[in-house]
Amino acid sequence: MFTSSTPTTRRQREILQLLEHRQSTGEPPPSYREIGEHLGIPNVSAVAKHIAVLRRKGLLETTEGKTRSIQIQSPIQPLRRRIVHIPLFGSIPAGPPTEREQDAEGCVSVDVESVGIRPTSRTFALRITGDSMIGKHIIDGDVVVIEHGKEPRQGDVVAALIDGQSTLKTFLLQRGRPFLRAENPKYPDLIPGAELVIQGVMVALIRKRN
Amino acid sequence: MFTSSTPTTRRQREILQLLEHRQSTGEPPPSYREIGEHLGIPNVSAVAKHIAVLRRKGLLETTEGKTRSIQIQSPIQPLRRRIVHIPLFGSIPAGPPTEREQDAEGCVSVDVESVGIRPTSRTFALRITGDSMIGKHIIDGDVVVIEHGKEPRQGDVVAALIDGQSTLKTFLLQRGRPFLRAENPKYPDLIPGAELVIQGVMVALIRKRN
DNA sequence: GGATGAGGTGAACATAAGTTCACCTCTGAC
DNA sequence: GTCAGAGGTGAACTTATGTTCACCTCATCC
Repeated sequence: MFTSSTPTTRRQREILQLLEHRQSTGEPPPSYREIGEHLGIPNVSAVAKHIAVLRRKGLLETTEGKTRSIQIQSPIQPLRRRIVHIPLFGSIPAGPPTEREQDAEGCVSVDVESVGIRPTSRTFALRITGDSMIGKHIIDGDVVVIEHGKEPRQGDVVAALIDGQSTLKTFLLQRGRPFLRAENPKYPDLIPGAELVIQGVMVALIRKRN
Repeated sequence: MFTSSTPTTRRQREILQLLEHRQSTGEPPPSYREIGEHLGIPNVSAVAKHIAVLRRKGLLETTEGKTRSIQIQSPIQPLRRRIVHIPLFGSIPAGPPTEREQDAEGCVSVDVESVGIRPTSRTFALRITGDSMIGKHIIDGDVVVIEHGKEPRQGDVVAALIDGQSTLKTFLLQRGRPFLRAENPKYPDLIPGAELVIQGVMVALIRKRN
Protein backbone atom coordinates (compact mmCIF):
# COMPACT_ATOMS: atom_id res chain seq x y z
CA MET A 1 0.00 0.00 0.00
CA PHE A 2 1.20 3.50 -0.69
CA THR A 3 0.84 6.70 1.19
CA SER A 4 -2.47 8.33 0.46
CA SER A 5 -1.22 11.78 1.38
CA THR A 6 0.06 12.57 -2.12
CA PRO A 7 -2.91 13.20 -4.42
CA THR A 8 -2.97 10.86 -7.39
CA THR A 9 -5.24 10.39 -10.37
CA ARG A 10 -7.19 7.25 -11.05
CA ARG A 11 -4.78 6.06 -13.69
CA GLN A 12 -1.83 6.69 -11.41
CA ARG A 13 -3.39 4.64 -8.66
CA GLU A 14 -4.03 1.84 -11.11
CA ILE A 15 -0.36 1.82 -12.08
CA LEU A 16 0.78 1.87 -8.47
CA GLN A 17 -1.60 -0.96 -7.58
CA LEU A 18 -0.23 -3.07 -10.43
CA LEU A 19 3.34 -2.44 -9.31
CA GLU A 20 2.45 -3.18 -5.69
CA HIS A 21 0.78 -6.42 -6.66
CA ARG A 22 3.65 -7.53 -8.88
CA GLN A 23 6.13 -6.83 -6.12
CA SER A 24 4.18 -8.61 -3.41
CA THR A 25 3.89 -11.75 -5.50
CA GLY A 26 7.61 -11.81 -6.21
CA GLU A 27 7.33 -11.17 -9.92
CA PRO A 28 9.85 -9.02 -11.79
CA PRO A 29 8.75 -5.41 -12.29
CA PRO A 30 6.73 -4.91 -15.46
CA SER A 31 8.01 -3.09 -18.51
CA TYR A 32 6.18 0.04 -19.76
CA ARG A 33 4.59 -2.05 -22.50
CA GLU A 34 3.43 -4.65 -19.99
CA ILE A 35 1.85 -1.93 -17.87
CA GLY A 36 0.08 -0.67 -20.99
CA GLU A 37 -1.16 -4.15 -21.84
CA HIS A 38 -2.50 -4.63 -18.32
CA LEU A 39 -4.35 -1.32 -18.17
CA GLY A 40 -5.56 -1.34 -21.77
CA ILE A 41 -3.26 1.46 -22.93
CA PRO A 42 -1.73 0.16 -26.15
CA ASN A 43 0.64 3.09 -26.24
CA VAL A 44 3.99 3.09 -24.56
CA SER A 45 4.43 6.86 -24.49
CA ALA A 46 1.20 7.39 -22.52
CA VAL A 47 2.54 4.98 -19.94
CA ALA A 48 5.90 6.75 -19.98
CA LYS A 49 4.17 10.01 -19.27
CA HIS A 50 2.34 8.57 -16.26
CA ILE A 51 5.60 7.05 -14.98
CA ALA A 52 7.31 10.42 -15.30
CA VAL A 53 4.61 12.14 -13.27
CA LEU A 54 4.72 9.46 -10.55
CA ARG A 55 8.49 9.82 -10.43
CA ARG A 56 8.16 13.58 -9.99
CA LYS A 57 5.65 12.98 -7.21
CA GLY A 58 8.24 10.80 -5.49
CA LEU A 59 5.98 7.76 -5.52
CA LEU A 60 8.30 5.62 -7.57
CA GLU A 61 11.83 5.48 -8.89
CA THR A 62 13.38 4.21 -12.06
CA THR A 63 16.96 3.77 -13.18
CA GLU A 64 17.46 5.65 -16.41
CA GLY A 65 17.83 3.37 -19.40
CA LYS A 66 17.63 0.16 -17.35
CA THR A 67 14.92 -2.33 -18.20
CA ARG A 68 12.28 -3.26 -15.62
CA SER A 69 13.69 -0.90 -13.04
CA ILE A 70 10.47 0.64 -11.71
CA GLN A 71 10.34 0.54 -7.94
CA ILE A 72 7.63 1.82 -5.70
CA GLN A 73 8.77 4.29 -3.08
CA SER A 74 7.33 4.51 0.39
CA PRO A 75 8.52 5.81 3.74
CA ILE A 76 8.99 2.28 5.04
CA GLN A 77 10.92 1.08 2.01
CA PRO A 78 14.32 1.78 3.69
CA LEU A 79 13.18 -0.21 6.74
CA ARG A 80 12.60 -3.40 4.79
CA ARG A 81 14.84 -6.37 5.39
CA ARG A 82 15.65 -9.54 3.53
CA ILE A 83 12.89 -12.05 3.32
CA VAL A 84 13.31 -15.77 3.78
CA HIS A 85 10.96 -18.52 2.63
CA ILE A 86 10.68 -21.30 5.17
CA PRO A 87 8.97 -24.63 4.42
CA LEU A 88 6.07 -25.34 6.77
CA PHE A 89 5.27 -28.82 7.98
CA GLY A 90 2.68 -30.43 10.17
CA SER A 91 5.29 -32.82 11.41
CA ILE A 92 8.86 -33.64 10.51
CA PRO A 93 10.03 -37.21 10.04
CA ALA A 94 13.71 -37.98 10.38
CA GLY A 95 16.21 -36.45 8.04
CA PRO A 96 17.52 -33.03 7.19
CA PRO A 97 14.76 -30.59 6.28
CA THR A 98 16.32 -29.84 2.90
CA GLU A 99 15.41 -33.24 1.69
CA ARG A 100 11.86 -32.71 2.83
CA GLU A 101 10.98 -29.51 1.05
CA GLN A 102 8.93 -31.59 -1.34
CA ASP A 103 6.62 -32.57 1.48
CA ALA A 104 6.01 -29.11 2.86
CA GLU A 105 2.38 -28.20 3.35
CA GLY A 106 2.99 -24.49 3.11
CA CYS A 107 5.57 -21.77 3.20
CA VAL A 108 6.24 -19.03 5.72
CA SER A 109 7.75 -15.92 4.17
CA VAL A 110 9.06 -13.42 6.69
CA ASP A 111 11.84 -10.89 7.04
CA VAL A 112 15.02 -11.86 8.86
CA GLU A 113 14.67 -9.07 11.41
CA SER A 114 11.29 -10.37 12.55
CA VAL A 115 12.48 -13.91 13.12
CA GLY A 116 15.94 -13.00 14.33
CA ILE A 117 17.82 -15.52 12.21
CA ARG A 118 20.08 -15.57 9.23
CA PRO A 119 18.64 -17.56 6.37
CA THR A 120 19.88 -21.11 6.02
CA SER A 121 18.57 -24.18 4.27
CA ARG A 122 18.22 -25.81 7.66
CA THR A 123 15.38 -23.64 8.85
CA PHE A 124 11.88 -25.04 8.81
CA ALA A 125 8.53 -24.20 10.35
CA LEU A 126 6.25 -26.46 12.32
CA ARG A 127 2.59 -26.01 13.10
CA ILE A 128 1.89 -26.81 16.72
CA THR A 129 -1.04 -28.91 17.87
CA GLY A 130 -2.02 -29.32 21.50
CA ASP A 131 -1.30 -27.38 24.67
CA SER A 132 1.82 -29.08 25.97
CA MET A 133 3.89 -25.89 25.81
CA ILE A 134 1.34 -23.47 27.14
CA GLY A 135 3.57 -22.62 30.08
CA LYS A 136 5.90 -20.98 27.60
CA HIS A 137 3.07 -19.17 25.84
CA ILE A 138 3.09 -21.42 22.82
CA ILE A 139 -0.46 -22.43 22.02
CA ASP A 140 -2.36 -24.71 19.71
CA GLY A 141 -2.22 -23.55 16.12
CA ASP A 142 0.96 -21.50 16.51
CA VAL A 143 3.65 -21.85 13.86
CA VAL A 144 7.17 -22.09 15.23
CA VAL A 145 10.33 -21.54 13.26
CA ILE A 146 13.00 -24.17 13.98
CA GLU A 147 16.72 -23.96 13.33
CA HIS A 148 18.07 -27.38 12.50
CA GLY A 149 21.59 -28.21 13.52
CA LYS A 150 21.77 -25.65 16.31
CA GLU A 151 23.14 -27.12 19.51
CA PRO A 152 20.38 -26.94 22.11
CA ARG A 153 21.20 -25.35 25.40
CA GLN A 154 19.57 -25.75 28.79
CA GLY A 155 16.11 -24.28 28.64
CA ASP A 156 15.86 -24.00 24.87
CA VAL A 157 12.60 -25.00 23.26
CA VAL A 158 13.37 -27.76 20.80
CA ALA A 159 11.65 -29.86 18.18
CA ALA A 160 12.38 -33.49 18.97
CA LEU A 161 11.50 -36.66 17.15
CA ILE A 162 9.57 -39.00 19.37
CA ASP A 163 7.78 -42.08 18.10
CA GLY A 164 8.19 -40.85 14.57
CA GLN A 165 6.52 -37.55 15.34
CA SER A 166 7.88 -34.10 15.91
CA THR A 167 7.09 -32.61 19.24
CA LEU A 168 8.00 -29.34 20.88
CA LYS A 169 9.46 -29.45 24.37
CA THR A 170 11.88 -27.68 26.64
CA PHE A 171 15.35 -29.16 26.54
CA LEU A 172 16.92 -29.73 29.97
CA LEU A 173 19.99 -31.47 31.33
CA GLN A 174 20.23 -33.32 34.59
CA ARG A 175 23.67 -34.53 35.61
CA GLY A 176 24.71 -34.17 31.98
CA ARG A 177 21.83 -36.29 30.70
CA PRO A 178 19.23 -34.60 28.55
CA PHE A 179 15.48 -34.86 28.97
CA LEU A 180 12.43 -33.05 27.67
CA ARG A 181 9.86 -31.13 29.63
CA ALA A 182 6.37 -30.30 28.60
CA GLU A 183 5.43 -26.84 29.85
CA ASN A 184 2.07 -28.02 31.04
CA PRO A 185 1.62 -29.92 34.29
CA LYS A 186 -0.82 -32.19 32.48
CA TYR A 187 2.10 -33.91 30.74
CA PRO A 188 5.05 -35.75 32.30
CA ASP A 189 8.70 -35.16 31.54
CA LEU A 190 10.20 -37.34 28.83
CA ILE A 191 13.38 -39.17 29.63
CA PRO A 192 14.52 -40.76 26.38
CA GLY A 193 15.16 -44.49 26.35
CA ALA A 194 17.01 -44.43 23.07
CA GLU A 195 19.15 -41.57 21.90
CA LEU A 196 17.31 -38.28 21.76
CA VAL A 197 16.85 -36.91 18.26
CA ILE A 198 16.76 -33.14 18.32
CA GLN A 199 15.52 -31.75 15.04
CA GLY A 200 16.26 -28.18 15.93
CA VAL A 201 15.87 -25.28 18.28
CA MET A 202 12.92 -22.91 18.20
CA VAL A 203 13.90 -19.41 17.12
CA ALA A 204 10.58 -17.65 16.37
CA LEU A 205 6.81 -18.00 16.52
CA ILE A 206 4.00 -16.73 14.34
CA ARG A 207 0.42 -16.71 15.46
CA LYS A 208 -2.67 -15.66 13.63
CA ARG A 209 -6.01 -15.05 15.18
CA ASN A 210 -9.03 -16.78 13.89
CA MET B 1 18.03 -21.48 -0.26
CA PHE B 2 17.92 -24.13 -2.98
CA THR B 3 17.68 -27.83 -2.83
CA SER B 4 21.07 -29.38 -2.34
CA SER B 5 20.04 -32.69 -3.88
CA THR B 6 20.81 -31.65 -7.45
CA PRO B 7 24.60 -31.58 -7.92
CA THR B 8 25.84 -28.19 -9.01
CA THR B 9 29.23 -26.75 -9.81
CA ARG B 10 30.82 -23.91 -7.91
CA ARG B 11 29.95 -21.36 -10.54
CA GLN B 12 26.37 -22.56 -10.65
CA ARG B 13 26.03 -22.19 -6.91
CA GLU B 14 27.45 -18.70 -7.13
CA ILE B 15 24.83 -17.75 -9.70
CA LEU B 16 22.03 -19.28 -7.66
CA GLN B 17 23.21 -17.48 -4.54
CA LEU B 18 23.24 -14.16 -6.36
CA LEU B 19 19.72 -14.74 -7.65
CA GLU B 20 18.54 -15.81 -4.20
CA HIS B 21 20.03 -12.74 -2.62
CA ARG B 22 18.60 -10.39 -5.20
CA GLN B 23 15.16 -11.89 -4.78
CA SER B 24 15.20 -11.80 -0.98
CA THR B 25 16.12 -8.12 -0.95
CA GLY B 26 13.31 -7.26 -3.34
CA GLU B 27 15.52 -6.20 -6.20
CA PRO B 28 14.60 -6.91 -9.82
CA PRO B 29 16.25 -10.03 -11.28
CA PRO B 30 19.66 -9.31 -12.78
CA SER B 31 20.38 -9.41 -16.49
CA TYR B 32 22.97 -11.85 -17.87
CA ARG B 33 25.44 -8.99 -18.14
CA GLU B 34 24.82 -7.97 -14.52
CA ILE B 35 25.42 -11.55 -13.41
CA GLY B 36 28.69 -11.49 -15.33
CA GLU B 37 29.75 -8.21 -13.76
CA HIS B 38 29.01 -9.54 -10.29
CA LEU B 39 30.92 -12.79 -10.74
CA GLY B 40 33.79 -11.32 -12.74
CA ILE B 41 32.79 -12.96 -16.05
CA PRO B 42 32.99 -10.16 -18.59
CA ASN B 43 31.37 -12.37 -21.19
CA VAL B 44 27.67 -12.69 -21.68
CA SER B 45 27.79 -15.99 -23.53
CA ALA B 46 29.57 -17.77 -20.69
CA VAL B 47 26.80 -16.63 -18.39
CA ALA B 48 24.20 -17.71 -20.92
CA LYS B 49 25.73 -21.16 -20.99
CA HIS B 50 25.55 -21.45 -17.19
CA ILE B 51 21.94 -20.27 -17.23
CA ALA B 52 21.08 -22.85 -19.85
CA VAL B 53 22.55 -25.65 -17.75
CA LEU B 54 20.74 -24.49 -14.62
CA ARG B 55 17.53 -24.36 -16.57
CA ARG B 56 18.07 -27.90 -17.80
CA LYS B 57 18.69 -28.98 -14.20
CA GLY B 58 15.33 -27.49 -13.27
CA LEU B 59 16.86 -25.08 -10.79
CA LEU B 60 15.66 -21.96 -12.50
CA GLU B 61 13.33 -20.77 -15.20
CA THR B 62 13.46 -18.02 -17.75
CA THR B 63 10.92 -16.68 -20.19
CA GLU B 64 12.43 -16.85 -23.65
CA GLY B 65 13.36 -13.46 -25.01
CA LYS B 66 12.01 -11.55 -22.00
CA THR B 67 14.41 -9.32 -20.14
CA ARG B 68 15.24 -9.98 -16.48
CA SER B 69 13.04 -13.04 -16.36
CA ILE B 70 15.30 -15.40 -14.43
CA GLN B 71 13.45 -17.02 -11.55
CA ILE B 72 14.79 -19.51 -9.09
CA GLN B 73 12.82 -22.73 -8.86
CA SER B 74 12.31 -24.66 -5.67
CA PRO B 75 9.77 -27.17 -4.38
CA ILE B 76 8.28 -24.55 -2.08
CA GLN B 77 8.04 -21.87 -4.75
CA PRO B 78 4.40 -22.81 -5.56
CA LEU B 79 3.54 -22.57 -1.86
CA ARG B 80 4.60 -18.96 -1.54
CA ARG B 81 2.00 -16.30 -0.94
CA ARG B 82 1.84 -12.55 -1.28
CA ILE B 83 3.99 -10.61 1.09
CA VAL B 84 2.92 -7.46 2.87
CA HIS B 85 5.13 -4.84 4.44
CA ILE B 86 3.72 -3.54 7.70
CA PRO B 87 5.13 -0.48 9.52
CA LEU B 88 6.30 -1.29 13.03
CA PHE B 89 5.90 1.15 15.89
CA GLY B 90 6.77 1.24 19.54
CA SER B 91 3.62 3.16 20.20
CA ILE B 92 0.92 4.74 18.10
CA PRO B 93 -0.29 8.28 18.72
CA ALA B 94 -3.69 9.27 17.46
CA GLY B 95 -4.47 9.31 13.76
CA PRO B 96 -4.70 6.80 10.94
CA PRO B 97 -1.57 4.68 10.59
CA THR B 98 -1.05 5.73 6.98
CA GLU B 99 -0.12 9.20 8.08
CA ARG B 100 2.36 7.72 10.48
CA GLU B 101 4.48 5.61 8.19
CA GLN B 102 7.16 8.25 8.41
CA ASP B 103 7.55 7.54 12.10
CA ALA B 104 7.85 3.77 11.87
CA GLU B 105 10.80 2.29 13.66
CA GLY B 106 10.89 -0.80 11.54
CA CYS B 107 9.01 -2.92 9.06
CA VAL B 108 7.50 -6.38 9.36
CA SER B 109 7.43 -8.26 6.06
CA VAL B 110 5.35 -11.40 6.13
CA ASP B 111 3.14 -13.43 3.82
CA VAL B 112 -0.60 -12.98 3.98
CA GLU B 113 -1.26 -16.62 4.79
CA SER B 114 0.86 -16.45 7.93
CA VAL B 115 -0.93 -13.42 9.34
CA GLY B 116 -4.36 -14.31 8.04
CA ILE B 117 -5.20 -10.88 6.67
CA ARG B 118 -5.64 -9.19 3.36
CA PRO B 119 -3.21 -6.35 2.84
CA THR B 120 -4.56 -2.91 3.56
CA SER B 121 -2.96 0.41 4.31
CA ARG B 122 -4.57 0.29 7.72
CA THR B 123 -2.46 -2.53 9.06
CA PHE B 124 0.36 -1.72 11.44
CA ALA B 125 2.53 -3.59 13.90
CA LEU B 126 3.18 -2.76 17.53
CA ARG B 127 5.97 -3.97 19.76
CA ILE B 128 4.61 -5.01 23.16
CA THR B 129 6.24 -4.06 26.43
CA GLY B 130 5.18 -5.42 29.77
CA ASP B 131 3.23 -8.46 30.87
CA SER B 132 -0.32 -7.14 30.99
CA MET B 133 -1.59 -9.62 28.40
CA ILE B 134 0.23 -12.70 29.58
CA GLY B 135 -3.07 -14.46 30.26
CA LYS B 136 -3.56 -14.51 26.50
CA HIS B 137 -0.03 -15.68 25.83
CA ILE B 138 1.20 -12.34 24.62
CA ILE B 139 4.51 -11.57 26.28
CA ASP B 140 7.01 -8.76 26.57
CA GLY B 141 8.85 -8.17 23.32
CA ASP B 142 6.20 -9.72 21.09
CA VAL B 143 5.22 -7.88 17.94
CA VAL B 144 1.49 -7.81 17.26
CA VAL B 145 -0.13 -7.01 13.94
CA ILE B 146 -3.10 -4.68 14.30
CA GLU B 147 -5.91 -4.08 11.85
CA HIS B 148 -7.12 -0.51 12.07
CA GLY B 149 -10.72 0.24 11.43
CA LYS B 150 -11.97 -3.25 12.22
CA GLU B 151 -14.95 -3.19 14.56
CA PRO B 152 -13.89 -4.89 17.77
CA ARG B 153 -16.05 -7.67 19.09
CA GLN B 154 -16.42 -9.04 22.60
CA GLY B 155 -13.20 -10.76 23.56
CA ASP B 156 -11.04 -9.31 20.81
CA VAL B 157 -7.57 -8.13 21.71
CA VAL B 158 -7.33 -4.49 20.75
CA ALA B 159 -4.84 -1.68 20.64
CA ALA B 160 -6.34 1.25 22.47
CA LEU B 161 -5.08 4.77 22.99
CA ILE B 162 -4.88 5.60 26.67
CA ASP B 163 -3.13 8.65 28.05
CA GLY B 164 -1.52 9.21 24.67
CA GLN B 165 -0.03 5.72 24.62
CA SER B 166 -1.02 2.58 22.81
CA THR B 167 -1.85 -0.32 24.99
CA LEU B 168 -3.01 -3.82 24.26
CA LYS B 169 -6.06 -5.11 26.11
CA THR B 170 -9.03 -7.39 25.77
CA PHE B 171 -12.14 -5.58 24.60
CA LEU B 172 -15.29 -6.38 26.58
CA LEU B 173 -18.83 -5.06 26.79
CA GLN B 174 -20.92 -4.85 29.90
CA ARG B 175 -24.52 -3.81 29.42
CA GLY B 176 -23.53 -2.37 26.08
CA ARG B 177 -20.70 -0.28 27.54
CA PRO B 178 -17.15 -1.12 26.53
CA PHE B 179 -14.22 -1.57 28.86
CA LEU B 180 -10.74 -2.99 28.66
CA ARG B 181 -9.31 -5.92 30.55
CA ALA B 182 -5.68 -6.64 31.18
CA GLU B 183 -5.08 -10.37 31.03
CA ASN B 184 -3.01 -10.33 34.14
CA PRO B 185 -4.51 -10.13 37.61
CA LYS B 186 -1.82 -7.62 38.56
CA TYR B 187 -3.63 -4.95 36.55
CA PRO B 188 -7.18 -3.64 37.04
CA ASP B 189 -9.83 -3.36 34.36
CA LEU B 190 -10.01 -0.03 32.59
CA ILE B 191 -13.35 1.65 32.37
CA PRO B 192 -12.88 4.66 30.12
CA GLY B 193 -13.86 8.05 31.43
CA ALA B 194 -13.83 9.67 28.04
CA GLU B 195 -14.68 7.96 24.79
CA LEU B 196 -12.59 4.89 24.16
CA VAL B 197 -10.25 5.19 21.21
CA ILE B 198 -9.69 1.82 19.60
CA GLN B 199 -6.79 1.90 17.20
CA GLY B 200 -7.38 -1.56 15.88
CA VAL B 201 -7.88 -5.24 16.50
CA MET B 202 -5.00 -7.66 16.87
CA VAL B 203 -4.85 -10.16 14.03
CA ALA B 204 -1.43 -11.79 14.38
CA LEU B 205 1.67 -12.06 16.54
CA ILE B 206 5.33 -12.57 15.80
CA ARG B 207 7.83 -13.55 18.44
CA LYS B 208 11.53 -14.07 18.19
CA ARG B 209 13.68 -15.76 20.75
CA ASN B 210 16.68 -14.01 22.08
C1' DG C 1 -12.76 31.85 -25.16
C1' DG C 2 -8.33 30.67 -23.50
C1' DA C 3 -5.31 28.09 -20.49
C1' DT C 4 -4.14 24.02 -18.25
C1' DG C 5 -4.02 19.33 -16.98
C1' DA C 6 -5.42 14.46 -17.72
C1' DG C 7 -5.21 11.03 -20.82
C1' DG C 8 -4.15 9.45 -25.01
C1' DT C 9 -2.20 8.24 -30.48
C1' DG C 10 1.57 7.46 -33.54
C1' DA C 11 6.09 6.94 -34.91
C1' DA C 12 10.89 6.78 -34.65
C1' DC C 13 15.10 6.09 -32.33
C1' DA C 14 18.77 4.47 -29.01
C1' DT C 15 20.14 1.30 -25.85
C1' DA C 16 19.63 -2.84 -22.98
C1' DA C 17 19.56 -7.41 -23.05
C1' DG C 18 18.85 -12.22 -24.75
C1' DT C 19 20.52 -15.51 -28.27
C1' DT C 20 23.76 -17.87 -31.08
C1' DC C 21 27.98 -19.69 -32.98
C1' DA C 22 32.88 -20.71 -33.50
C1' DC C 23 36.61 -21.24 -30.87
C1' DC C 24 39.83 -21.84 -26.76
C1' DT C 25 42.29 -24.00 -22.28
C1' DC C 26 42.32 -27.00 -18.51
C1' DT C 27 41.21 -31.04 -15.86
C1' DG C 28 39.89 -35.58 -14.83
C1' DA C 29 38.39 -40.13 -16.20
C1' DC C 30 39.09 -44.10 -18.96
C1' DG D 1 46.22 -40.25 -25.75
C1' DT D 2 41.43 -39.39 -26.20
C1' DC D 3 37.16 -37.72 -24.71
C1' DA D 4 33.98 -35.03 -22.24
C1' DG D 5 32.80 -31.50 -19.23
C1' DA D 6 33.73 -27.05 -16.90
C1' DG D 7 34.65 -22.62 -17.78
C1' DG D 8 35.72 -19.21 -20.69
C1' DT D 9 36.65 -15.44 -25.17
C1' DG D 10 34.90 -12.89 -28.98
C1' DA D 11 31.70 -11.22 -32.06
C1' DA D 12 27.47 -10.57 -34.23
C1' DC D 13 22.66 -10.58 -34.37
C1' DT D 14 17.70 -10.11 -32.90
C1' DT D 15 14.38 -8.54 -29.93
C1' DA D 16 12.81 -6.13 -25.82
C1' DT D 17 12.43 -1.99 -23.77
C1' DG D 18 13.13 2.91 -22.53
C1' DT D 19 13.07 7.60 -24.50
C1' DT D 20 11.45 11.35 -27.18
C1' DC D 21 8.61 14.36 -29.95
C1' DA D 22 4.59 16.13 -32.35
C1' DC D 23 -0.01 15.90 -32.04
C1' DC D 24 -4.91 15.00 -30.40
C1' DT D 25 -9.58 15.26 -27.41
C1' DC D 26 -11.91 16.37 -23.34
C1' DA D 27 -12.98 18.60 -19.03
C1' DT D 28 -12.44 22.18 -15.82
C1' DC D 29 -11.40 26.73 -14.27
C1' DC D 30 -10.97 31.68 -14.73
